[in-house]
Amino acid sequence: MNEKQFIEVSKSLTNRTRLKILEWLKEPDENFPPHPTLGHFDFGVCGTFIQKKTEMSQSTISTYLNSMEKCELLISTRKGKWTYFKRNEKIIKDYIEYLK
Amino acid sequence: MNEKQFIEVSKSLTNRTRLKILEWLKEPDENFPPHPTLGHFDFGVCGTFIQKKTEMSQSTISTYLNSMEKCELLISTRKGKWTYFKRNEKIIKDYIEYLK
DNA sequence: CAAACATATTGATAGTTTTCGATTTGTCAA
DNA sequence: TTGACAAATCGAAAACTATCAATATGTTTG
Repeated sequence: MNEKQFIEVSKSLTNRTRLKILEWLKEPDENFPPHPTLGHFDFGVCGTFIQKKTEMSQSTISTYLNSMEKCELLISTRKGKWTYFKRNEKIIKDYIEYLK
Repeated sequence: MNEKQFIEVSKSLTNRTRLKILEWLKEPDENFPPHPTLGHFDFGVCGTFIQKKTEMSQSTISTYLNSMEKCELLISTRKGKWTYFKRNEKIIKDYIEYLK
């Protein structure tokens, strides 16, 4: 991880809602209903589910999720019309290493 | 560490100059001249030294140092007319724990 | 006490982030 | 191929952050 990426990750961590999303994605099965079609969380949770839980607007959460993906805190996978998001544990580790 | 403090620490970590200050304070003797009166870095480094090294204005660095102290990333000690700043290793550990 | 130096505060401007509603684009399934 | 749903983008207003020069406040020392 370089300084630029570290700063972008730090920016993601300055907002309550984005932190909540990261927490929820740690335990998808405890925080979200089972997915109707997929039946598992191997790719994470789809954007709509996350947005519903935040009670913020669709555009705001889309912006959040995309910025978190851009700095690599999240990994996204498109499956048909849904986009799934999951935590990128590696980047969190790298961030901690850099901070140390 | 609670969410509020975590967010404030994250904010401190979103700026290149503040990151540099944290790095420099990790090895004061390698990054700053020996202090004329004190002769050691047990309380950290005085504000003027830090400001000189950044090449930013005194008021900006004063604001930075104070905000970093407020969120407890730094510990400050006033000795006469100087204020010394050092890293608060405990808060950095707590921050990492929270993030995990 | 006054001069000199360190630090904090103030007030201002420029830039960035937050957040939304509206619109657009992508994808599926009837 | 159209209707419905998911996601991304756009444009705008409000809030917040960065940064400075100028000024004020503390503190030491001659």
